Amino acid sequence: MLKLDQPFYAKPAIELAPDLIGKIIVRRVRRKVLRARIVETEAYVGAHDLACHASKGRTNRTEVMFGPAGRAYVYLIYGMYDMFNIVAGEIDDPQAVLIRAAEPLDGWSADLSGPGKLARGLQITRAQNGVTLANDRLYLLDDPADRPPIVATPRIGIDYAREWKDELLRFLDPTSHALSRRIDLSNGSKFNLVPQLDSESGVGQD
DNA sequence: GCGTCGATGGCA
DNA sequence: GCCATCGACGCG
Repeated sequence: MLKLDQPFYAKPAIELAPDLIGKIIVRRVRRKVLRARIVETEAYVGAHDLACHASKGRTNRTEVMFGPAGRAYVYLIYGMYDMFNIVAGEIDDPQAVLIRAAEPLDGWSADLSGPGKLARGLQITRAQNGVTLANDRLYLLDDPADRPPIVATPRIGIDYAREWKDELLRFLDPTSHALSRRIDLSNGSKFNLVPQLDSESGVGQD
């Protein structure tokens, strides 16, 4: 198991989001270690992306997205849910990946099948906004044996984003039972399978 | 199983 | 006034 290092995150969100499927979140809180396998993500690809918070400009809330990749961007939505994102891309190019769902590991039982539930279950709050994912309290691992199929769909809950609402920027492991929504098999809805690369760039040594 | 609705607070 | 959500409720 390799700890993901900073260069792994320093790529466009549209590449980082699928690369994060199957990766393991490690969260140490008090005496416990919580681990969970990411099964669903969304890419927010920059200031021109009308669904991206940074499309409204550089503000206190969005400041972290303008910084270096590999930091947590955590914000409050609907007055009660924290959303856990990972900053992607280059400095001054505000991109991020929302972590939407995960499967708890090690027999730990929790419902992480949605971004609000995931942050709550992993005890990730705005207190973690801006932290680098290289500290021993919160980081990610790669399991090189875990390379699931990846499907792309439109993002959830951004119907206001005009032409951006139909972009295939949500990525998921279709075999998972912990998705925020069940896969739609009916009607003619096609699966948009993301091509698998032989080797991922930026998976670094521990 | 589905659609609808309210909670709740930060933000522009 | 809106919002990258969730869970409760009413249906029939």
